[in-house]
Amino acid sequence: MTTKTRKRRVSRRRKDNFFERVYRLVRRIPRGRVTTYGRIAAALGEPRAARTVGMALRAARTSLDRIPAHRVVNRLGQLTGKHSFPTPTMMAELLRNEGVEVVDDCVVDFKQRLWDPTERQ
DNA sequence: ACCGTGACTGGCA
DNA sequence: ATGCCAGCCACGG
Repeated sequence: MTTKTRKRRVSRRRKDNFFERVYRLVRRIPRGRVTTYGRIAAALGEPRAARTVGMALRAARTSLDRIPAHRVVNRLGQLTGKHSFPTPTMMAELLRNEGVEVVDDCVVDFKQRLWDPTERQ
């Protein structure tokens, strides 16, 4: 049957600030590692909210907290958020500065650098 | 409360 | 492999 039953959104019950949760998690990304929007969303219990994670990071520019936003890339390892930094090259430079190679706006050895937020630290 | 937006993603051509 | 498309969803106006 064509039930319109949808999975209820978990975090919706609480009036929690999703953006804040994103920031909290992003701050835990180890130096020299990267993770993806989708993984962050999934780790927060909202596997379909990857785009919202991106929104949060863009908005983070105004946040006074220091957030290693350069460690978040898309599922292909591409630096899709680079244009939200002060300069278009800063994201890549920040990554190289901590040992992450970036070629053509893409993280080299992406799978090795990938950090899963759900794995134990 | 409704509607457009976007640092996304998986699926399919 | 590479590109396009529709679904997704918290936020802000």
